[in-house]
Formats: sequence, structure tokens, C-alpha cells
Amino acid sequence: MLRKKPRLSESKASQSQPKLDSLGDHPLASPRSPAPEYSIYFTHQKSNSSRLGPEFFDQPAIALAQAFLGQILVRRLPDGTELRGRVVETEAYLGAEDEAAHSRGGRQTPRNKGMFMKPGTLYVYIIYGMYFCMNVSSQGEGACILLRSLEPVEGLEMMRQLRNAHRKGAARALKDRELCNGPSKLCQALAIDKSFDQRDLAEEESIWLEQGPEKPGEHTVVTATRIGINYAGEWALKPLRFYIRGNPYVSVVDRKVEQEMQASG
DNA sequence: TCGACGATGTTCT
DNA sequence: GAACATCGTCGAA
Repeated sequence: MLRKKPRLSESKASQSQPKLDSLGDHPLASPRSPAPEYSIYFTHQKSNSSRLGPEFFDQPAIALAQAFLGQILVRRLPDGTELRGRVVETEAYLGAEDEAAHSRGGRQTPRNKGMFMKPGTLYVYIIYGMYFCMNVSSQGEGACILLRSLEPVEGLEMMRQLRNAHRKGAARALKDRELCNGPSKLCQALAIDKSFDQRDLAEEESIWLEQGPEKPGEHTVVTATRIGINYAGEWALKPLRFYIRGNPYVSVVDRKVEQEMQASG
């Protein structure tokens, strides 16, 4: 029962954030009270009461990947617009032993440093030269969670605009289900780029996680293999992807696994 | 609905 | 120089 390790000195954490200028004078952009200390137990400024703090992220990768399902990812744009999406699909990457992880074999490079930082730290990287993927560091050296799909909840028109901005010409209109059903699509829809790398999801002003209204039941979570890592040998076969069964916003459905669940359950 | 493929450039060997 | 935790389009069925 490992629990409760004292982490970061929080009075200091608030000092080490000198630049908020671009957001500073917007009425929605300053949730900070004049109180000298920022406590995770008193985060109820406005509607912010359900924000998940550092303790949420401090759990092993598989547990955290599952715990993410049903939670709400919130992105506040510089103009104050808030975008919300419910997490419906995640993958766990376990660290050194995991042949599919960027941290495989204990590799630590400037790029993947975020994977090794404290739980809740974002690891955003560029894939195929033009897309971003967003990960959240978990407990465990070099372990993290990849966010694969969101169910759009609030700000859908802005999401559509942001997605269209990345597309050539004026292609056909995107359906709601196409806004955030993929790791790079959700980054486009929420305007998440490399500048978010190594930022703290538990403390940031412009992005955070909120407790969702309902947790998916245990029998509604599908456990399947991860996507796009076929090079990883036996690790490609490990059941480290989790998604909400029947949710139309999941990017890749594994019908075979779902049938097996049905049969045994 | 599905499979093949090109785009595009950073990161790592 | 090769690989890459992806996406959108195109053509076949």
C-alpha cells in the first residue's frame, strides 16, 4: 500500500511561474486568489471545483490510463474560450521494459524528457513531421499515458475551426465524431502543440483535467492492443489500450475483443 | 466500408 | 539515411 509521498514544495511552485502575460488580464484567465498558498484541497474557485490535482496522476500507468476514461479534458484558449472533451480512449506506455515506448531501454533524450518528469507532466511530440501526440506522465520511470480520443462536449464549433485550419482547401465539413477521434486530431481540435510539452496538467492555467460526471462501469471498458506499434514484437500484443465500449468517438474499435468479452461476461 | 498510399520533417542511429 | 504511438484521399468492392 504505497501512498502519499510528499512531492513538490507548493509555495515555491507558485513563484516559479513568471509569465502569464498573454492571459493575465482576461477575466477568465486569473483563477488565482490572493491567498499565499495554492492547496489542492481548496481548488474551488468558480466552476473549477472538480479539477483533478497532482494526487490523481500519481498512480501506475495502467491504472491511470483507465482512470482517465470518463474524465473531462479542458482547454482554455487565450481569448477565454473553454473547450471540453470527455476522454474515451487511452493507451499506457510502461517505461524501460516496454518496447513500444519512446523510453524503451531507459532511453532518455531531450525529446522525451517529459515522460520522466513528475506524474501529470505533459509529453507532446511531433509525429510524421506534421502531427502532435499528447501524453501525460504517470507513476513509474519513463511511463506515460497517450490520449487517443475525446468525445467533444463543449466548444464544438471552435474545434471544427481549429481542425479545418490544418486542412488544405475547404474540404467537406467534419462530422462531430471526426473532431477528436485520434491522438493528433484531438491535439488539433484543442490547439495543443509542442509548446505544451513538459507543462503540468495539474497546475496549468490553460489546460486541465476535470472529474467527469460518471465513471464508465468496469464491464464497459474494453482492453485491447495499442495502435501503430507493430514493430514492437511481443509488446505490440499486450493489452494496454483502453476505451469506452459503444462510444462512437473511439478511434479504433476491436470487435474481436468485444465479442470475447460478451462470451465470457 | 476497406485497404493502399503519399504528405512531411523531426528525431535518432 | 531510416523510422515514425497519423491523417486524409482515392479507388475498388
